[in-house]
Amino acid sequence: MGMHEMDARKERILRAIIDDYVLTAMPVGSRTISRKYETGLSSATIRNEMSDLEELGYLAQPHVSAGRVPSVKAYRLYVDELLENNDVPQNPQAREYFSQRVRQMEDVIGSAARAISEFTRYTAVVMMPKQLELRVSTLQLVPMPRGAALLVIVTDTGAIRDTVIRVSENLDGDALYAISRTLTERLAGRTLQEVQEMLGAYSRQLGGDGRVIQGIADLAAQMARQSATDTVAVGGSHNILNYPEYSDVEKARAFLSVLEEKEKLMALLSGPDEALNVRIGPEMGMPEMADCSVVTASYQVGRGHHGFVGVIGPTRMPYGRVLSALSAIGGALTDMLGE
Amino acid sequence: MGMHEMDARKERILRAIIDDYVLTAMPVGSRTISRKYETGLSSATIRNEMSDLEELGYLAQPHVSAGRVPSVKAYRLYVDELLENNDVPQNPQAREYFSQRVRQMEDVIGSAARAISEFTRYTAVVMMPKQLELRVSTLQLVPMPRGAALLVIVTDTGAIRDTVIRVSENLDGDALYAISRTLTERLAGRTLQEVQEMLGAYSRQLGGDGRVIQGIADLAAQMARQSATDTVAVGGSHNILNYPEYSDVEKARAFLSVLEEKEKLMALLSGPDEALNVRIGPEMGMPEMADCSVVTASYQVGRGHHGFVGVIGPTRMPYGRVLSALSAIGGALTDMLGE
DNA sequence: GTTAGCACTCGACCGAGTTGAGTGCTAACA
DNA sequence: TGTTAGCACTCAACTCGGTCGAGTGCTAAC
Repeated sequence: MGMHEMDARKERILRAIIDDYVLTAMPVGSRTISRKYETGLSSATIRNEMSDLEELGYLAQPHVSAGRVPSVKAYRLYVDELLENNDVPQNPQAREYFSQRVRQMEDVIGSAARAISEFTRYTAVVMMPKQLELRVSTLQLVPMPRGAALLVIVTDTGAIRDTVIRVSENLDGDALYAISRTLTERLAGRTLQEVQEMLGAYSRQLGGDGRVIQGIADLAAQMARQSATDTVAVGGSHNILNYPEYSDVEKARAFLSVLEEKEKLMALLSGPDEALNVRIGPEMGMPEMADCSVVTASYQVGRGHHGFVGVIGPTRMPYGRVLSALSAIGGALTDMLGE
Repeated sequence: MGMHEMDARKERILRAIIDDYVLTAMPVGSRTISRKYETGLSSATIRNEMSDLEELGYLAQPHVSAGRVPSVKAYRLYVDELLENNDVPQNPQAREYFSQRVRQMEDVIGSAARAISEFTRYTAVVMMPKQLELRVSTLQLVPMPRGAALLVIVTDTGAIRDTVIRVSENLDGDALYAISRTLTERLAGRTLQEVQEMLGAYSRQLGGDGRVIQGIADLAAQMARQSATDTVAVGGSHNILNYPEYSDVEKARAFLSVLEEKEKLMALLSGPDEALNVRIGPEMGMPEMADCSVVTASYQVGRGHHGFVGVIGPTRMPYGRVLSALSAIGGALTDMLGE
């Protein structure tokens, strides 16, 4: 048979090598394949095939007398097959696990990241796309003990933000509600930026209680700022220590410091709006991440905007399982946040 | 001079050794002390003194031809002096940094942990004591787009918890407020447990909209559960990787896994209600933490209950700075949460 | 086309030798 | 009596040569 193209047997062997490497993180030798995986072939035959596979660029040898290690091209083949055949299995477990742990909007990305990392045991990253023109839907003051009130702003997209502010002790629940109504009437439908601008005017109408106005202005400003920039959340960053490729502390630290740079993180996550996407090692063009892979799923958040949710781990990764988990979670997020 | 008791010079030398070791994490030799610190003494003299200090139990040698390393007893002396002389400096910076990043109650402990770890570059732990008998103060529904509402529960202690629930599309803001009023009227002053129990009765009165009741019950249950157990939050756990004593990945992982066991964490933090407290290595009686220190500050949360906020790092730690940061933050927490 | 056999390669491991930082001790000095 | 210079000694860290074994490539037989 031709030795310069893939046949079924080569593919079977390659898959076995990938599986074994994913499991053990050690270069895989021909003997291992011939024994542990029921190929019915001797190690010598495997050796020949492996040699071919190496020539084809699917395998690499760390050094001449070591076993073989899958190359980026090999992972790519493997993953593409998963994706093309729609082989990514459903994962109701992941979805269930996730749904129980997540709340609304911005909080969502934090808890999503945590949930995913706990579930997959990898590092998880979730991105929320920026939303310009977020409009206020409701503005409400909830009474709290001792002259405090909780100011809650809800936007038309369902984003919630709150903060505790001081108010006059003699404002009771009804008074606060009256203020809330007035505020909502005048401010609903405005963008956060507009709200900020308008507050000067109200300040006079409502009399001395400038603290409320100030609180709203601050909160609106904060929301506007946050929603106008893409935000990311990271979960389970130290899961990376579970993988022997990072038993070198220096590598681990390099990895962790990338996670702290929002911009790089964004770059890792964003990409074409495909439901699922896998970037393997050097494909990312980021030297510190050369032996990592990033698996992402996109989710829809109203008006055609989309965010990404992803997992970062060693190139050696059980892509099937990770893809299915992310696919489930992407779906859940779309349900929760989509229009 | 006596060689079996501390004199001023010995103390000066010991302090220099501790300082140097805190800085470099390397055993300190006599030459280093005589050169880097202006003692006006030759290395030989320092050597004699060090020998005495070793006999007194303040220093140890990892092996015979290495320099000296401060013992637990040395750190203890150092720290006790700091504490007794009230030498812990004010730290308005820490307080400022902190105040800007923290919100209310339960959220507080998470963001507090994060803020402290960012500020000190160590791992931070914050504990919130359990509060039985938390009473409802306000219960409010804030309208959200598309048949949703934000249910907010505020307790008498100022704890806030919210969740998004579904409601009939035809309930507007006023209707929701009316419901909120009724609910608050009937439930205010009750404990969370009572609220749970009473909800069956209300379910009938309010007609078909069982989802609201269910939402309240769920949230009250969750709050009750959370507030009835001590809770802890950890921040900056991976800061530990910045310190060479943990460049062994196994040690690092052991450390990190302790952080994930709430019970052990509690044990580390809790202790006598002193404003400031330092436990050094073996003093904690936890082998995995043998070469860590824990510095804690307590804070008051209404009715004489107190919580703890702390930092975990290598025994080699700039105790002065850490103590002052924690002292400031403990004060801030007391201000925020105290009666 | 498959397999057994064999020579070869090279990292991992082990032990011996070397280096250098740092000590303890002793004897001289102020 | 306290301080210092000098010197012998110790021991971790490093280097170097040798051995071991996993794994390969090639060849020849099936």
